[in-house]
Order: sequence, then structure tokens, then C-alpha cells
Amino acid sequence: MKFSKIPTATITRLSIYSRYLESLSQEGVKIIASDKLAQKCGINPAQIRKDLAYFGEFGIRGVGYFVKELLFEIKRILGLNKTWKMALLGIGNLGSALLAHQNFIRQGYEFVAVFDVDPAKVARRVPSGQIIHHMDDLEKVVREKGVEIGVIATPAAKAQMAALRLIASGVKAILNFAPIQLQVPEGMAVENVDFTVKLDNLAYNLTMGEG
Amino acid sequence: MKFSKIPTATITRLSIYSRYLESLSQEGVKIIASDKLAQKCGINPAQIRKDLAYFGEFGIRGVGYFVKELLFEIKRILGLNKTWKMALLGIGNLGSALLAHQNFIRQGYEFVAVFDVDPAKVARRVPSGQIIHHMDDLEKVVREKGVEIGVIATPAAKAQMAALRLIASGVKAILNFAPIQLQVPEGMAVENVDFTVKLDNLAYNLTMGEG
DNA sequence: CCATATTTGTGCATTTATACACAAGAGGCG
DNA sequence: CGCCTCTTGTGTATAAATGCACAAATATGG
Ligand SMILES: NC(=O)c1ccc[n+]([C@@H]2O[C@H](COP(=O)([O-])OP(=O)(O)OC[C@H]3O[C@@H](n4cnc5c(N)ncnc54)[C@H](O)[C@@H]3O)[C@@H](O)[C@H]2O)c1
Ligand SMILES: NC(=O)c1ccc[n+]([C@@H]2O[C@H](COP(=O)([O-])OP(=O)(O)OC[C@H]3O[C@@H](n4cnc5c(N)ncnc54)[C@H](O)[C@@H]3O)[C@@H](O)[C@H]2O)c1
Repeated sequence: MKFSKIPTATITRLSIYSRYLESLSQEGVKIIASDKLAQKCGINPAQIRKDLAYFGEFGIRGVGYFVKELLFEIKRILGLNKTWKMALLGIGNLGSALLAHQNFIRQGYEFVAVFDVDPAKVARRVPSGQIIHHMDDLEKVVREKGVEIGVIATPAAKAQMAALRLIASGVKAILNFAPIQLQVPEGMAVENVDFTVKLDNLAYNLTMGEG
Repeated sequence: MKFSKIPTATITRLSIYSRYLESLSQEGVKIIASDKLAQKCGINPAQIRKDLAYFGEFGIRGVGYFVKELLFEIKRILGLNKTWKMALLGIGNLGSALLAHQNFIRQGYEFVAVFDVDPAKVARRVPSGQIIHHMDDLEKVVREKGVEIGVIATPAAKAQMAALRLIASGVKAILNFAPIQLQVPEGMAVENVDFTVKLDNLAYNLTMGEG
């Protein structure tokens, strides 16, 4: 892997930069300096320049960065010059909100297949149009549709099993919303979204602030 | 602040430990060793012991940790020996899913007030019972109910304004679901939950894996 | 065409985080 | 009671991430 030495924190920040560049681009702003970008992203300006330096020289000294060009480059680096195909497992409260979310497709992520086990849900159509498949058909559908990323929004107790099914189907990347640590083999990419962890951080900060 | 030198990564991990300890506790497991805990949380065992060592000695050499005791201590450290009062701003797809989520209250977080600006929603009751207040009443209601944590689930374009309103009302901690970096004064605690950042990390990993 | 004002790209120091490896302590067993 | 086994707690090494500070490069204006 050519770029294997890039800090993961850098990738996360690139994603944040791209989000702000996107909005600048829409506002018609042509050029941005690392100082301004840094301030808006809450990051040190030298950090931004260093993050970009891992991948090339995208700026002009004395000027700054061309917004559109930088955005294009960052998206290329992150692998967003294509649409990624996702499967959603668990069409409950959270899963439905994810499906309704318009930003994903705008940013290059599409739910091409959705799954549940609830007989009351399977075979129905969700508002965004997809038919809910039963988990039993996961492997078949995943392969047919070319799913690349699995999104787990099942109850926590079912999440590990869901992950195993995804892995068995050849999926190499998982976004996990269940509040457990998934056990996966080497080579899998797993990202967790755990709201409670964030809340716990806030609670700790508030507690410390007082004594 | 007495504990101000604790790494933020430690706090995040404590939260993860507590999640697993909770499930162990429910299964009736009495004792756990750092090795096992480490494996389940995907963390180095020495790291766990060091994390705990910041706050005291909770284990017994040659034995391990008493699950209930350790869980209690971690919760105390994080400030979870009380129920935190939250306000939710924006009762859309995501906000509704958050309200429907049962785990929050179980883990010590309660939505005591909810807000929106949509006339079709204001003054109605959400399924979990709260009446939707108008944003105009934010300050008044926040003070009345003693809100400590603000949760922002408004459209991105309204998130910064929502944050300012929370700050003006005396709220010191914000959980932000909008995909923007909030600009807040010193002393505020802000945590962002940005799904797309996580997806971008996955996309990058998948892209690298191939070339 | 030179002087000046900017802002990038980067070497280096510093801080922060992670991991190894082992001494110290606790329990069990003969 | 002494020996053996186990697991913690931690000193120390290593690695990763951050941030300062400045030289290099570009634009502008007289
Ligand atoms: N709702 C939230 O705001 C929220 C917040 C944080 C975390 N989470 C986590 O997200 C997950 C989903 O939460 P939710 O509120 O949507 O729960 P939910 O109960 O509303 O939905 C879960 C869905 O998963 C389906 N399901 C059950 N077993 C399944 C299986 N084996 N395979 C596929 N689907 C299965 C259920 O039929 C249901 O439709 C949970 O793990 C929860 O802890 C949710
Ligand atoms: N739905 C998802 O899965 C998802 C995923 C990632 C991020 N997000 C982010 O979460 C936020 C909410 O997403 P959503 O899907 O629920 O959107 P939504 O459009 O369904 O809901 C937004 C709600 O906010 C209300 N609102 C608008 N202006 C407001 C204001 N000034 N103050 C208070 N409330 C206001 C609207 O009336 C609406 O009820 C967005 O920022 C979105 O980018 C959502």
C-alpha cells in the first residue's frame, strides 16, 4: 500500500476540510488560505498544510488554494470520485433516518440494498424506494448489487452476527451504529458511530468543570 | 481542574469499557481481567490498566477486576452517577430517531425539552411525550428545565445559530449532528457526530486496499 | 525590475499517545 | 509456610501527532 503511512487523523481532517470547501464552492468563493480554513475547521493552519503535503503541493505561495481544485484533489485522495454502494442492515428508527438522509447520495454514498428480519417489514418498500430484503438473502443480494460498505443499525445483540454475515458476503468495510466493539478479522475496515461515547465525554467535561 | 491532564482518548476508552462491563454485569460475570477486556474492546491490555491507573487502583493482582465495582468507578469518573438533562433541537428524521432511542435514559441521559421551528410541529407532542417548543422559547425553557447538554439535529445551515442560542441560554455542552464545525467560545464542550467523516475513512481505506 | 507583503511547504522541537516488559502483590495448593 | 501461578500497576522505550518558526515561492505596486 503506497500511502499506508498517512495518519488516520489526517484522513479524518481531509474529510472535514472537504465539507467546508464544498460550502465555499457553493458560495462561489474562489480562493482560500490555510489560515481561514484552519479557523473555520478549528484546526492549526500548519496542520492543514502538512496534511495536504502528504499528497502533493496544491497551493500557491503568497495566495492560498483554489477552492474547486483543492476540493477535487481531496475527494480524489479520499476515493470519492465514484459512488460507493452501501447496504443497510436494520430498518428501525435510526435506519429509517439514515435512508431519509439526502446528504449521503450527494456526497457519493448510496444505499443499494436494505435488510431486516421483521416479517412486518420484509418485502415492503421504504420511502426512498428500496425493497426490504430478508437477512437470509444478504449474501446473494450483496453480491448481485455489488455492495462495498455495510451499515449496521440492528440492535446491539444482533450486530456481531450481522457483521459476520457481511464479512462472509465479501464486504470489506463496515459502519457500525450498535454500541458494541465488533470482532472482525484482519483487513476489515470498521468505523463505529457511538453517540453515547460522545455524551460520556461531555458528561466528563461538565463534571470536571465544576470540581 | 484536578484531572485536567487526563488524555481525552482515555475518557473515550473508559466509555467503551463501561459499555462492555455493563453487558458483563447483566450476564452475571463477577470478575474480568484486563486481557479479556482488552480483546473485547480491541485495545491493548496495558493501555486499559494505564487508563484506570490515572484514577486509582481498582484491580486485584493475580485476579483481575470486580465487574460491578469497576463499572461503578468508571461511571463515577465519567460523571454518570446522575441523570444528565438534555435538550433536542430539530425534530426531523434524525431527531425523532434519537427521541425513540431507549438506551439514552438507561445510560443516564434524558431529553427534558425538545425544540423545532416548523409550525406544523411546534406545540405537538412527540411519541415519547415531550411537547415541542418553539425555538423562540429556548432560553426560557432551558433555564426552567435545567438543561445541561444541547443536542443539535437541525439542518446544517441552522446549526451555528442554534449553538449560539444554546450558549446564550447558559448551556455548556453540545452534541452536534450537523456536518459543520461549530464556532464556540472558550470553555464550551462540543462533540461532533459526523457520519460522513466515518464513511470517508472507509472509502479511503477501500481505495488504498486496491492500489 | 526591485522591494514588499503574503502565504505556502517543511525541518525540528515538543507534546501526546501507545506498547513492551517486568517487578510487585495476591491467591492457591501441597 | 514456602513455592508457584496469575494479573495488576508502572518505568521506560517507542511511535504518532501537533505546532512553531522560517526559508522558499509568488504576487503586487511603484
Ligand atoms: N436510534 C438512535 O438514535 C440510536 C442512537 C445510538 C445508537 N443506536 C443504535 O443503533 C441501533 C439501531 O437503533 P434503532 O433505534 O434503530 O433500533 P430499532 O429497534 O428501532 O431498530 C432495529 C431494527 O433492526 C431490525 N433487526 C433486528 N434484528 C435484526 C437482524 N438480525 N438483522 C437485521 N435487522 C435486524 C429490527 O427488526 C428493527 O427494524 C441499535 O444498536 C442502537 O443501539 C441508535
Ligand atoms: N438523518 C440522518 O441520518 C443524518 C445523518 C447525518 C447527519 N445528519 C444531520 O442531522 C441534521 C438533521 O438531519 P435530519 O435528517 O433529521 O433533517 P430533517 O430535515 O429531517 O430535520 C431537521 C429538523 O430541524 C428543524 N429545524 C429547521 N430549522 C431549525 C431551527 N433553526 N431550529 C430548530 N429546528 C429547526 C426542521 O423543522 C426539521 O424538523 C442535519 O444537519 C443533517 O445533516 C442527519
